[in-house]
Amino acid sequence: MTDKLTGAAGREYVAEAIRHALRSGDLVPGQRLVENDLAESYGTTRGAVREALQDLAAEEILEIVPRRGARVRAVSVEEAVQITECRSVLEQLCARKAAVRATPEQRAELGRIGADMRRAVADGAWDTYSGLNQRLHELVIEASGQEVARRQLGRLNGPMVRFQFRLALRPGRPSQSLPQHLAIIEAVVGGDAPAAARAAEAHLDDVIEQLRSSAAAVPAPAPRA
Amino acid sequence: MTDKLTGAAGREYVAEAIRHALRSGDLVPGQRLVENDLAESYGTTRGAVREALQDLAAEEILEIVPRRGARVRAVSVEEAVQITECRSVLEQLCARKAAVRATPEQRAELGRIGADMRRAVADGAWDTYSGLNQRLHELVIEASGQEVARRQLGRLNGPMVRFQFRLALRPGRPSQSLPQHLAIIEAVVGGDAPAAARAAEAHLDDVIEQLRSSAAAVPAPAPRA
DNA sequence: ATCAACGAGATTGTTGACAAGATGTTTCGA
DNA sequence: TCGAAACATCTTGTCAACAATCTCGTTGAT
Repeated sequence: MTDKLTGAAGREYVAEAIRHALRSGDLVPGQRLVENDLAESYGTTRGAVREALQDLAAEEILEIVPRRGARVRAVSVEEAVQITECRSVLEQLCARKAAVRATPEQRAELGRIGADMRRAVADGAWDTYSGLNQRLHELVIEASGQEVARRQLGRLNGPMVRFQFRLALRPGRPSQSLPQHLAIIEAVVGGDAPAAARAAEAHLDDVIEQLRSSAAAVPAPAPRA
Repeated sequence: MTDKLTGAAGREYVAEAIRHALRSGDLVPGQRLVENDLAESYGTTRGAVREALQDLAAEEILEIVPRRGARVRAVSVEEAVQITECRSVLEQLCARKAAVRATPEQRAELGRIGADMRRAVADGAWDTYSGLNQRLHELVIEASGQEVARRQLGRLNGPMVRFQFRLALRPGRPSQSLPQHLAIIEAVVGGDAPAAARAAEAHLDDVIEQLRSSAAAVPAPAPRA
């Protein structure tokens, strides 16, 4: 690990490191990212850092102002709602297609995920539930065969890390979202496309409501001028 | 014009030049883009070209393979259909919101666009119609206030230039799409959100059908290994 | 005490040269 | 005549130094 990660290797390494720092709260919105500092602390060159920052800006995780450097983008609650609205329609599309196109193996795995989710909620295993949640969404997207929507959804998730963090902490959230997830699973497994779309919509409408009600609780950090 | 466009200035200039070359058919899918050649022909430095290529790759217009350079991405009919499916759900979202949120001025302009479209089709003014078409879609998105969807749709359009070109040339296309556009306008102006979504869906379903039926007519250019 | 101009230090932007790798061609052997 | 290895050329990747610009603390005047 003492080797210096150079060039293209460092590029993805730095990008991932910053994403992780953001997820774990080590970086907060508005914070400046100085190329030299990052290069030194991650053991790469400034060139690699620069390209990583460009990538993250393309994902809308950072914001780069010419001659002033990169900062962590502050996502307002309103924007988080808009992002979730877009996610909603794209996931409805995927759910509809998945209900028709999923392979028997995928339907079987969906069933297993549902059973595991019930158990995780009953046991209070929040981490497990969170992982299953992510796996469920991924599997529905994969089963839909909609590569384009998959990429779009991936992009959409980038700036949301902060809010996912916030929502997951709300007490009672898992038991509220569990039936919604089970409804999605049931519709997809049963091959009922319209029901799958409706279930996905209902779930994401609920997420939007949660986002809105969290607005008062935790105001968005002020983006420093 | 004899000045050398350097750095950040050249970056956007080169990117736009390549986009234009793609629209006008000067660049075809699979074609290699050599950094030095581009730098020389556009009068910039290789660095600027390099960053422009990165941008275009992020827009999925180009494909960059390490150590092998950039080539124009070949978009299959299947992928064009998937792109249009995503556009469909996102534009439905925008249409629904626009029906509710559009300002009186925006509704008035939509009305004017509709009238102009009728006239353009009646006069056989295809270029005018094409411009109005684009303006209509933009205005609906703008009126929706959905900035996130706007960005997503912008990204989605990048790789589609080739197909837009192909579809617009089909005889009888304008008179087929005109009523669909008018239906969208009527629903948005009238504030009928569900009807606006249905009209947008119907329009894009038709585009998808056109794409599919164009598959046989013009096979995708083979991406050279 | 407040404000504006100044300047030192910090930070990003740009360039040109060099290194590493890929491509295509020529030559040699079967 | 065909195929494979060696070579020359072309192309991209990387780096380090330099230049341009911005930030922020200091100074001085009102």
